[in-house]
Amino acid sequence: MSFNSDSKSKRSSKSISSNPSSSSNYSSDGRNSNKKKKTAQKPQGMAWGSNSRSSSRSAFRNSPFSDFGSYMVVKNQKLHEQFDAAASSSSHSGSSSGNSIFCGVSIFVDGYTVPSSQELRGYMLKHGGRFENYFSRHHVTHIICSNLPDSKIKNLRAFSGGLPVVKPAWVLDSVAANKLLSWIPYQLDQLATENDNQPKLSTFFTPKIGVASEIANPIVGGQVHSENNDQSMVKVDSSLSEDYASLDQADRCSVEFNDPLQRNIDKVMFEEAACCVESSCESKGIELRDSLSSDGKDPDLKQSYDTCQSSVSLGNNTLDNHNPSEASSSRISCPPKKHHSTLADPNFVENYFKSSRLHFIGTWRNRYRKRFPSSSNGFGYKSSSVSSAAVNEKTAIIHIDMDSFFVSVVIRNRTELLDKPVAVCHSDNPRGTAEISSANYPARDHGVKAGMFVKDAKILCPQLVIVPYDFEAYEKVADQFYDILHKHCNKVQAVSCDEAFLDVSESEVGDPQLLASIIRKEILDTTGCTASAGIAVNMLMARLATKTAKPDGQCYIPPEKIDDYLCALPVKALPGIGHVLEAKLKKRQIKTCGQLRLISKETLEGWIYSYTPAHTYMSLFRMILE
DNA sequence: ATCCTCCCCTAC
DNA sequence: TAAGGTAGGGGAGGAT
Repeated sequence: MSFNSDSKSKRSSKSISSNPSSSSNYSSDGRNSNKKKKTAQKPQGMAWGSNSRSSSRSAFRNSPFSDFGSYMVVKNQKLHEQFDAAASSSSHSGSSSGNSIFCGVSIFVDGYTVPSSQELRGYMLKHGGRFENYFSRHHVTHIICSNLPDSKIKNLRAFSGGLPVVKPAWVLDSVAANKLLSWIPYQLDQLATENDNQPKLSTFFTPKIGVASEIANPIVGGQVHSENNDQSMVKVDSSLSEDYASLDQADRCSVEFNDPLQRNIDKVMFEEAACCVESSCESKGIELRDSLSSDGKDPDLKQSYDTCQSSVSLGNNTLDNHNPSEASSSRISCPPKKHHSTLADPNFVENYFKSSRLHFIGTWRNRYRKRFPSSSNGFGYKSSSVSSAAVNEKTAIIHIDMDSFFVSVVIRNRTELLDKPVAVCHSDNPRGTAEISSANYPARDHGVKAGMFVKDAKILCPQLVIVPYDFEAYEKVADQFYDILHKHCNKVQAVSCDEAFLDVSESEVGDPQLLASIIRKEILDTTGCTASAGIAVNMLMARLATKTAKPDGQCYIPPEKIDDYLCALPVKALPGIGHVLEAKLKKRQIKTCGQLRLISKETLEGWIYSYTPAHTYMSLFRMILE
C-alpha cells in the first residue's frame, strides 16, 4: 500500500513546478528549471518515499534517471541545495534574525496546514531549521500537520517511527517565543491519544539513543555514527563523558556536540527525554536527579549522559545497528504525556499493582493469613495430600467456590445486568485490546472466557457488557465469605479469595449437603453473590464436584459414584494437570482419567517426571480407583 | 544423608 | 490505555 495515496494533491505543493510561488526559494538556474518540469510529472506525490508502488515509476523508465530511487536521490539533493542556497542568501541579505531557533530541527509538512507548508518552510529557512520536501527518517526530525484522515494517521503510526507529529502552532509559537519550545504540548491530538497507549518496550530501553540522536542529529553538525558493523555509536564530547573510555564496548553510547549551535536544543531535548532516562535509570538501579541542565558541561547533565552510556546496550537491542537512521527514528520513543515512569507519576508502580487483578489474587492469601492466622494451615495437611488415613466413612469435604467472582461482585446491585452477558476488564476501548478477567455465565454461554481480548469476545457476543474491576468490593466480599465459612466450620482451608475447602467431618450438621446449602444461602444473603459447592469424601472429588455444580448449585459425589465420574473425565480437569502435562499425556493417547487409570504409577512418573503436584493427585486418583 | 537453591509447572 | 502477579509443590543437583 502506498502511503501517499490520499494526499498527493495536497503534497503537490511541495513539488517545484506545481508551486510557482515558491520558486524564488529555489535555485533559478536553468538546469534546475529543466528538472522542475521532469519532477513535476510525478514524484510530487511520492512524499513518503520510494516505497510507493505507484505506476508512475514507468514514466521514468526512459528518463535519464533509469532508476526511480536514484532519481529521488538526485531530486532531493537538488532540493537540499536549493534550500541551502536560499538560506545562505537569506542570511546574506540580513533577513535572518540571527537566532537559530530551529537549529537541528528538520520538518516535513504533511497535508494541508495553516500556515502553509511554504510558509513553514520560510520559518525554517529564517530560523536555522531545515525543510524536507519528502519524508525521510534519515533527515526529518518533526512531522508537521494539522488534521489528517484516519487512514493517514494509521500510516503515520506505521511509518513515522516515533517521530514527533506536531501542529504548525509549534513552529509559530517557537518563533514568537524566540526559542525552541517543547513539541509535546503541540502533538497532534489524534496521535497523542494513540501515544498514550501501551508504549513499546523500546520506550523504556532506548532513551539514551533517543537523547543522543536528538542531539547528534545528522542534519546538523553532529552525526550518528556507525563506527563498525556491529554497533551503532553516537559520539560524545569527551568533556561530557570522562567515563566513556572505561565503559565496555557493548555499553558505550555517547553524544557528540560537533556543532555548538546544537546545544540550543539540549534543554528541550532533555526535558522531553527525561522520562525515558528515568525509566532507564530505574532499570539499572540508578537514581537520576530531577533537574536536567541544558549546559552540556553541567555535572548533572554529564551524569545523565554517563547514565545513558552505561545503559545503552539495552537500547541497542531494539535498534538496527547497521542503520544510524534507525537509531534516529527512535529518538522520540517515550510517550509524551502519561509516562510509564515514576518521574511523571511517582505512584505509577503502586497504581499499577493496585489495578492488577493478578496481583490482587496473588497477594490475597497473605492478607487472609493475617486475618485468620490460626487457620492459615487449613486442615493441617496439604490440599493434595488427602491420604487414605485421612479418608474414612465419616470424612466429608465441602469445596465452595463463588460463581464468576469478579463479575458477580460488581453487578450484584445492578439488577438490569444480572441476566445479561457481562465481563470484567480494565477497558472497553473501541479497539477491544483489553483482556477479560472474568465473564459471567450468560457471557460464557456465548463462548466468552477469561483471558480473551474484548474484541474477540464481542465477536462472539456483540451485546457483551464490560464492567470495571472493584478491588475494594472484592476484598470486602472475600472477608464476608470467609467470615461465613469460619462461622460454620473450624477447619477451613483457603484456596483463594473466593474458593475454599471445608472439612465438615466433625460438623454438628450431620448432612454435609444440608450444610453446604445453608452456607451457600448465607453467602448469597450476605454478599448478594452466588456460590457453588462440591461435596465428597476428599478434596479432589469435592473440587471436581464443584465444577459440575456450577453455577449456583451444589453436587455431591458419593464414594460409589467416583469411578463412574472419573472414567470419562478429561485428564485436564484434574487439578494439577496443566497444558504441559496434558500435552505429554495426549502424546501418549491418554485423554481421560479412565485411560489414565490403566497406566502404572511408575510408568506415569516416568512420563511426567513426577515434578508436579499432579503426581500426588494421580496417586490419589489411582488410590480412589483401586 | 541432609539441606538448599533453582527450575518447572500449576492455580487463582 | 492497561495494569501478564504471586505462591506453592516437587524433582534435580550441588553444597555441606
